Amino acid sequence: MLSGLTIPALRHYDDVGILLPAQVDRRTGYRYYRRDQLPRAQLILALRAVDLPIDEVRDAIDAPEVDLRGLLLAHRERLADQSARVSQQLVVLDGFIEKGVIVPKVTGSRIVMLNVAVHDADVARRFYEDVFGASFNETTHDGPHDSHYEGTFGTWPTENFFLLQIFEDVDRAGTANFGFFCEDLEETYRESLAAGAIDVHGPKDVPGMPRVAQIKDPSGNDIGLYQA
Amino acid sequence: MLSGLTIPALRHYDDVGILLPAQVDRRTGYRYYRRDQLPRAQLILALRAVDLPIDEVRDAIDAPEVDLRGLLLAHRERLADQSARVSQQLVVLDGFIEKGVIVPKVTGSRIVMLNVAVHDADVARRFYEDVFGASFNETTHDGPHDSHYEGTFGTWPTENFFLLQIFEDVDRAGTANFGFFCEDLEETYRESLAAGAIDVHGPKDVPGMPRVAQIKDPSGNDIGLYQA
DNA sequence: TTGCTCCTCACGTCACGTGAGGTGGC
DNA sequence: TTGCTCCTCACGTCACGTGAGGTGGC
Repeated sequence: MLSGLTIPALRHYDDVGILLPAQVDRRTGYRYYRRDQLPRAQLILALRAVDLPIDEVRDAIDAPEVDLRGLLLAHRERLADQSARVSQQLVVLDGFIEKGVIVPKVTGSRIVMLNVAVHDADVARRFYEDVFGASFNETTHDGPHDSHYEGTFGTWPTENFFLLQIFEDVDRAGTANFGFFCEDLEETYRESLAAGAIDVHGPKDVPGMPRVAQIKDPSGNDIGLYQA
Repeated sequence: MLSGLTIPALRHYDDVGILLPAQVDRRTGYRYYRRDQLPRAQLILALRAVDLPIDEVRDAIDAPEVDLRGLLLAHRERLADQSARVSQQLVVLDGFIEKGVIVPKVTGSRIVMLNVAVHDADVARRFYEDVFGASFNETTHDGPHDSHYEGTFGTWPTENFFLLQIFEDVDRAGTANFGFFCEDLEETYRESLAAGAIDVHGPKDVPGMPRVAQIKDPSGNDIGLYQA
């Protein structure tokens, strides 16, 4: 159909009563829908696409007394939990793949895109590979800059982000500054220096934050290292 | 048990044959395990904790001919896909919560922490709030810098990241450069200029990428705007 | 008359969790 | 003898997808 729903899905929605055919042929059993049922069908499709359970889809579209926003927020929380769980599993699984045994925990949250400018791509590539286990694939991209490496940490895509933070510092305006969670802060800190990082300060505890060290990469980008 | 496994799970693993009791009392049916079965039990627990299917757990621990690393990498890919899916769903659901209707698509993947240095925190705060709908809460953090705003987009935590990219550009080394997906690229571009952004180039199509515009924020940070 | 579509059951999915009803061991 | 533990089925989970077997419509 134009609705995007499959026939088994339409039958199922008939069975559970959230989308009844406008008319059913008594002889053949054929289900017929009217064009004005399309919005409802598409709404169901949209809500199911974000995995809202059918019972809640029913409430969302038929029960005028339910708190729609609250229902969606509750579902949002479930999805967020699931997302965190899967991210965790990825981290743990990566540990298995590298070694073959058990591994620790990590935290995380936020998202954007980040470009880091460096003086020498090969130096930078080696730096990020050595220190953070990033894996880069060389590409000549026709974006705003001629050539660059696209890279990931761990391995594939998807991991955890922290926060976008804005701080006031006239001298450093326009300077890239980002952070990594480390399984072993001391070790990563040492490795980073060995790989050519500029030392800012070694691991220390600050109230209300994970244990942190500060370095600059060989091109001068500020990097915070956080104990996971 | 010390294994961390529940009794129903132990029974299930007996049924499916991945962890047989060392001995079963014929009269009572009681299952007894030996201490040397613990490593195996814990391995199963660990692999199940990352959602490796039982059939593959069996292969992983009993089939010497299987490519263990390949099996785990294949599973990693499934988890990564799932993670991407759920992240997507969160973005879409956030759209529903704000409005109540259907919403577009976005892409995404990677994670870190990002600090952006600016000349004036209040100007920057207004800029990011106006243009990207970020919400900031003022904090005086005792991190490497005296005061800053911590902010999020959309709503809660968790969204989509793109990639860490390294490009070679001596002149721009050390400069922050990041991007946003926009529901309506033209509109966001216009809003950004109105909010004080420096124009680099307006929306245009480049092969192999989403439609993109380039601006600088009031402090000179490079920002790419991408059509979602 | 030959395809093609849609129909109606009914089973399968995946790994356990949860009773119901019953029984040895301290 | 009273609890407590573990046992054995067997059903429930969640939203459809997938046959098996059969039948109207062009």
